[in-house]
Amino acid sequence: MALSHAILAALNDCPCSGYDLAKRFDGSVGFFWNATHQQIYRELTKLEEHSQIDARLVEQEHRPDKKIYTLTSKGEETLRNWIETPSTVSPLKDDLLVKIFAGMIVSPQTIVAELKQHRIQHLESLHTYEAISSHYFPDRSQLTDIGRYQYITLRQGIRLETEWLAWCDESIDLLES
Amino acid sequence: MALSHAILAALNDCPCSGYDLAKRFDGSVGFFWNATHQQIYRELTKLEEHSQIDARLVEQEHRPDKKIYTLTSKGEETLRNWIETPSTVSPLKDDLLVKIFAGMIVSPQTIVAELKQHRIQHLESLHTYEAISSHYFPDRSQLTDIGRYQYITLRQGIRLETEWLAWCDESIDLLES
DNA sequence: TAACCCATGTAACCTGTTACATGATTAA
DNA sequence: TTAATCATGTAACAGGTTACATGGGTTA
Repeated sequence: MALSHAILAALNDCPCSGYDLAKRFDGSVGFFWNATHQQIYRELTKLEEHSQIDARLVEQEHRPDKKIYTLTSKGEETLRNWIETPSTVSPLKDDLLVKIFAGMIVSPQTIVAELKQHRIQHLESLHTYEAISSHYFPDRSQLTDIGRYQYITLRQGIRLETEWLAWCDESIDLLES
Repeated sequence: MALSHAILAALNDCPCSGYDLAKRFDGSVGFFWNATHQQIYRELTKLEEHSQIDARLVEQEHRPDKKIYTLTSKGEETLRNWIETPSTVSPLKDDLLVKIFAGMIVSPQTIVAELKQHRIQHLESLHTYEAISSHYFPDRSQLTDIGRYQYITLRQGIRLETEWLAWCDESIDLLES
């Protein structure tokens, strides 16, 4: 039930529509969880059936009506229970590492080219996270009680991207030498 | 088709049985991909049907017979094609980051306790990878052409675990202050 | 004698992906 | 006028999880 928890967490942070959720899962929240709009709509229907969330229809001019979802107290309780249940470290699933594990069956240039492409992607993500960080958390010593939590997740975004970048560089060097 | 590629990559490294694969996906190869034995057996059946792998029945004394799977040339070709097709960075999916994102609805001690547990898990993984590294790659300057690839993936295992550890420490400090 | 390891499998279910579908509004 | 954005959905399929099942061998 992990997608449902991620949706509850996102709606707890800020009530929104399925469409908005899909965008958020493609941006900031998407750093640690992702889902397509189809998954999201299916899950929202289920969560509403189980009274974990409430929908409020918002009529709009010049664009389609939308349903804004909010956590019910039952939904918040579910989220709290899940957070309080200890979990093990989430497993990694990474295509690039699988490719490199079998990298000897292609040319070294193929792997180096792929590493260079990934390097660019990580650099872009890093810039995004750093921009968010300096915009929302310009002063680390002034964090609010609530802000601390988002700051911690953002920090790991920055840390991991920095880490992947350094590893790309190190690996490119090793394969080019 | 990502599980099938991970299986082809593992069998390319070393032919083995479904049971062995399950253990490997729970150990070294499991650092970058994981799968249950049920998934693996299902996928092996499919891969054999599509002539990507060959099975050789090995009779054993005092224990059940086993089927050792090896890549066919078609399977190697599939693996090579997949590696040569550029891919985007694999998305992260992490329960702990979702929990912390909504961390303000539980007590700070709950989150700190969870971080401390995860810290222990990352430390254990780090020790495992470092032991593998000093056993198989004691001298970085003496890497073989083939060894380089496994070394690169192992390096990222060590790097990422070190990173998660540092983040756990930083986050615990921030929440306890 | 109980629990665990070796080795393989079936069945049911849940989660995730891809393609298709609608229809108005807005920006290039 | 073409493409993109807003907003929601169905259908089919692939991938992943959990429970159940078998049966001999080994270790505590």
